[in-house]
Amino acid sequence: MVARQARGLARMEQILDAAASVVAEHGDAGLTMSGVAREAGISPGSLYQFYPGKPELLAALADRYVESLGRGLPPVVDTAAVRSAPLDELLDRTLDPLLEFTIGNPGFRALFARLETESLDVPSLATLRDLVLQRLLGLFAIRAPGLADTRARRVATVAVQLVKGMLPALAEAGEAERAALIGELKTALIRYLGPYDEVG
Amino acid sequence: MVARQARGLARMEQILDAAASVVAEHGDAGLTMSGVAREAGISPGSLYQFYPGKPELLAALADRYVESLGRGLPPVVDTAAVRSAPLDELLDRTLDPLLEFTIGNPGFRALFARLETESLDVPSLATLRDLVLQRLLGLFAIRAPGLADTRARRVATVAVQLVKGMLPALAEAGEAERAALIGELKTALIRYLGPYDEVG
Amino acid sequence: MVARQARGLARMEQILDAAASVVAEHGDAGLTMSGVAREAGISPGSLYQFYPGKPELLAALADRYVESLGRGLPPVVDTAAVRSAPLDELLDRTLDPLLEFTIGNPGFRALFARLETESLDVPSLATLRDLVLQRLLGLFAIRAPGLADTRARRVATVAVQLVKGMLPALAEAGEAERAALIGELKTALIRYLGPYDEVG
Amino acid sequence: MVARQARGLARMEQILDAAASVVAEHGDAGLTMSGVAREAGISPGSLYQFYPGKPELLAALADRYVESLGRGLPPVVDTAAVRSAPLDELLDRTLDPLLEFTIGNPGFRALFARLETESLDVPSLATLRDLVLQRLLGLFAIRAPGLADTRARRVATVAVQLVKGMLPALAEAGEAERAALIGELKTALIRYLGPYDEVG
DNA sequence: GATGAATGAGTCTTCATTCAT
DNA sequence: GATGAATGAAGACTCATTCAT
Repeated sequence: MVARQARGLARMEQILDAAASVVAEHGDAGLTMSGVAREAGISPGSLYQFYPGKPELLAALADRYVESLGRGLPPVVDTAAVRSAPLDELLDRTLDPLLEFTIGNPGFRALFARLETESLDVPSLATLRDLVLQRLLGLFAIRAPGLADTRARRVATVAVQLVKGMLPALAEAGEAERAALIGELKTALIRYLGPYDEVG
Repeated sequence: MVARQARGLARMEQILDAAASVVAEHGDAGLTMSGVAREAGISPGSLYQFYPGKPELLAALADRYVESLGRGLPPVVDTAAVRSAPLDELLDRTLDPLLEFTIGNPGFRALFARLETESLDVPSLATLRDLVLQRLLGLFAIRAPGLADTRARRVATVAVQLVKGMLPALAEAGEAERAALIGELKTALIRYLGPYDEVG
Repeated sequence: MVARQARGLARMEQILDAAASVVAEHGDAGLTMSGVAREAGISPGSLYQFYPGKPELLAALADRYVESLGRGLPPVVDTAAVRSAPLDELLDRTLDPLLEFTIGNPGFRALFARLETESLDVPSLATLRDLVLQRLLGLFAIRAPGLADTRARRVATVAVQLVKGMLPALAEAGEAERAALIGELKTALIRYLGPYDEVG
Repeated sequence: MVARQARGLARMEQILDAAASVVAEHGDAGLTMSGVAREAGISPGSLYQFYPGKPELLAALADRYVESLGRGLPPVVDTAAVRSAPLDELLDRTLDPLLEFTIGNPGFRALFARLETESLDVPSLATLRDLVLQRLLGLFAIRAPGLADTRARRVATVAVQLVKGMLPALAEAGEAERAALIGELKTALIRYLGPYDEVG
């Protein structure tokens, strides 16, 4: 019974892998249940024994991405490091894993890009954005305590959207150009956020 | 026969209106020929007397948006104003019509947001992005002649993506919050671009 | 009024020309009313002022072909020539115009080929086959009076089908091969019909 | 799972049966996927689980006809029988199964008749014609070695087209008339081919 | 549990025909 | 008479979902 459940869970992961690879290759519009089944090496009917429908499958995929990304982003704790590190270092620590993850996961990108658009209603993705926002707000609370809450939220929004906006361009760019673009992005962030930072 | 043609042209506009509203509501993936026909109050067959297919209809819609937006964005000419205006004024003149248009045209937003994603191949939209980029480069050439070309292009990309990234949030926000967000966006842009500006 | 009618008739011819060229180019399955209208330089609506529907247009086209071919095939009259000419000469006189017409009129071929198939119900084409059959029977009556009627009809059928069967191959073949094939066809006919011929 | 596959194969046969009957009744142009589905008593969608599209269905139907016919036509081998049989016997052995098959399979006739016409691109049918041609050439090589190759090909073409041309008439005719027509056809063939035959 | 066949609604597109102007 | 827009019924094909085995 445990073995059975374990096997079931393994199958679910395998299905999500298949879904991810389909989304990565054909975009989220090209994701079909049969396509996923084929890629997963199972029959369409079997798919429905693990996920009750397409939206749920998509949501599960998104959930996994978010969780996986979440493991890479350590929570903000008020350590000495966070309190006193130079802004650019702090930025590196925050941004780099996020960019790496996004660039390495085209399926995630496709899903995430859809987020602000249309009918893709996947809670965890929206959650993700809010989560990143919360982290930023946490940082602000430490580094820019003078920033009022409503304003801090707007600042965080601008910062998040700037990063989000750059993701496709970063993904498309070649190795070298990507590094340069990331540099430029960080410049933008530092220039923008620096004046709010009461530490530097 | 002038009446004929006039009626035909009116129909084409009416169809584009319908398409715009469908795209606004269901996103570009939710655009179906029958949906547009229904929205326009005509039969599916009639659609094809004006647009030979779905891609062409989409392209026509995008073209209209781009053209309409283009009328609001005066070309960059090396006037005294451009040469010596304070950066924030220059920014207002450049940004405000664009934001206004985007916020007022949800269909455009839906299309434009999908731009960097796969599966939406509408030349005029890409053209639009390049056009905005070119404008920016034009401004840089005047205001920041010291900026090397490749670098200028990256800076412009970051600026464009920042604005583009903010569009959905702006559209969603209420009147007051939107104004505040726009203010914050401009702050970000000025802080980012200011150091490149050799005039201010 | 006469002028009006004359103009109407001219239009009808022009429409048939258009239909013929469409059939010749796109096959009879590719014949559409709008296609004919476009080729004829008129509007679809106008087409229906001359022909009440597609079947009627097709029938009219077939009629014209048959009539035109009929003018090239002189009736069988019991002249000395018919009575005493060598069989091969007689054959040449009968066959050559027919082959020439068919090869020169791809539209006719397309229509005629459809004859024995499916739902193309055009009386005049069936008539044509019967007409050729009648001619042959007429010749038989003169040259092979000993041939019983029922049998003569079968012989004529075989001869007609042989010719009909060869038409596509002849049309496809190049100049030289075509001549050779026609020679071979005539050989077959002469060998087949010769024994029935009481003149040679 | 053998049962599975067996059922699938049975379905495929059943679908081809339906297609055959549709083609027989409405001609190859009248073959529609929904028509076949209706005739087969299944839904349109099911069709596509067995045949990926209309051309493939048509091709499969033709393939089945050709294969089925091929089983009836023994290959030409240089046996004593082939070498020394009287021409009319040889003809009977070659022609009879072919005629029988064609007369009994109206669908095949409809497809085969359209062969020389445009718009029907089914390899196996063309193959069939070539195959029959090859058989004839094989016979000629044995019975009429003096016939030059190019000429032999023309002779075979004429013979094939004669038979092909007679098929519709044979199918339409009643029992008795058909026998008579077949007799007449054989007469024609013997008279035509006899002089080339160096055995008789 | 797994399989793959079955379904049916929905998509794009075409085309004969009609109708307002 | 002419025009071209309008119509609506097909037709090919796809896909999420269900079901018998």
